[in-house]
Amino acid sequence: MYEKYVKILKDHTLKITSPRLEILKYLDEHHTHPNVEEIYSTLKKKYPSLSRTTVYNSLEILKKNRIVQSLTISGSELRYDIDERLHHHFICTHCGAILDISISCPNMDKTIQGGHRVEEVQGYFKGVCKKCQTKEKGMNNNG
Amino acid sequence: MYEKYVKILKDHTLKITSPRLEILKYLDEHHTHPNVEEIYSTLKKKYPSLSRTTVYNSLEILKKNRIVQSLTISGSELRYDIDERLHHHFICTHCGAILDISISCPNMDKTIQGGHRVEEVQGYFKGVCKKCQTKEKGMNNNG
DNA sequence: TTCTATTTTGTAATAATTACAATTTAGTTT
DNA sequence: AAACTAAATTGTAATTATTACAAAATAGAA
Repeated sequence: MYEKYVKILKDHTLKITSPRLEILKYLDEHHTHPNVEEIYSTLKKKYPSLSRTTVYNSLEILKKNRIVQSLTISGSELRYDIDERLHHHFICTHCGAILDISISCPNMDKTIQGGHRVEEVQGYFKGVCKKCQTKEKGMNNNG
Repeated sequence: MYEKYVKILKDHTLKITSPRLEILKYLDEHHTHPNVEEIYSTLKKKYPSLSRTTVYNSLEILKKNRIVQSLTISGSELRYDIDERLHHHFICTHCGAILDISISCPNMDKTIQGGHRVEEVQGYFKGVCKKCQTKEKGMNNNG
């Protein structure tokens, strides 16, 4: 059940610990780009000794090893994602949902720009998602 | 001296106030993508009655009017910029500097993606800037 | 089984931002 | 020019996300 995550940690010569396995599993099963609080409060139920600081620490070490990535898209908190093939993100300013945007962009290949060494590329799109637009329409029709 | 900023505010039917004029002038003269604290502490010297909350409020209203834009690139604080023609940003993980990146990208035109209404596009590049790379080399040579 | 560096844990601190109520003021009306 | 009012400014007090730190626990090596 956790073999997949054990392997990921082993491949990066990281120690196999419960918090790390649980966090990896959570991110792998929930591609909603959760924040620390969501990860913490969900896992805390199954694993009561879990500490919030451990979630912060674990995510940090997973990030350093490029296993997960953090998104600064919301502006108030970091959101986390299993680091898959390069893709961009859309955040809905109405409901807060963060959605994957799979478009190609010539700049996504981390090309060096003006002598700067680019190690990470993030494309953020902000607006109103399809669902929330539908809700808006409904509200107008009723009013 | 402030005519330019008075005009900007008038064009958006915003009240002409000292904090707004000072903040606009500061952003226009410092394209370093400052955070609230930098804007506040600098302006506080010339304008001692200025409140930090006012800086937050003013930036918020300037942002709503699309006069300035906020960047979530740093992950710990918002950085502000006079909203010029669309461009991207690079942040140096060594020195923290945020630099403009003027590259074209087919996705920058706020095209609707999968039915979502896109109102804002931000391209963030993270890595080590040219200057810091030079410093790194110097340090290795000396060590 | 022992050992040790690493990790986890909990609490306390820090930093950015927001809430809110009182005071002031820009711009309008008289 | 004086009065008026909605909006803006101000200061303080919360709130929220994150980091610092030290003690206890533990993974993996010896």
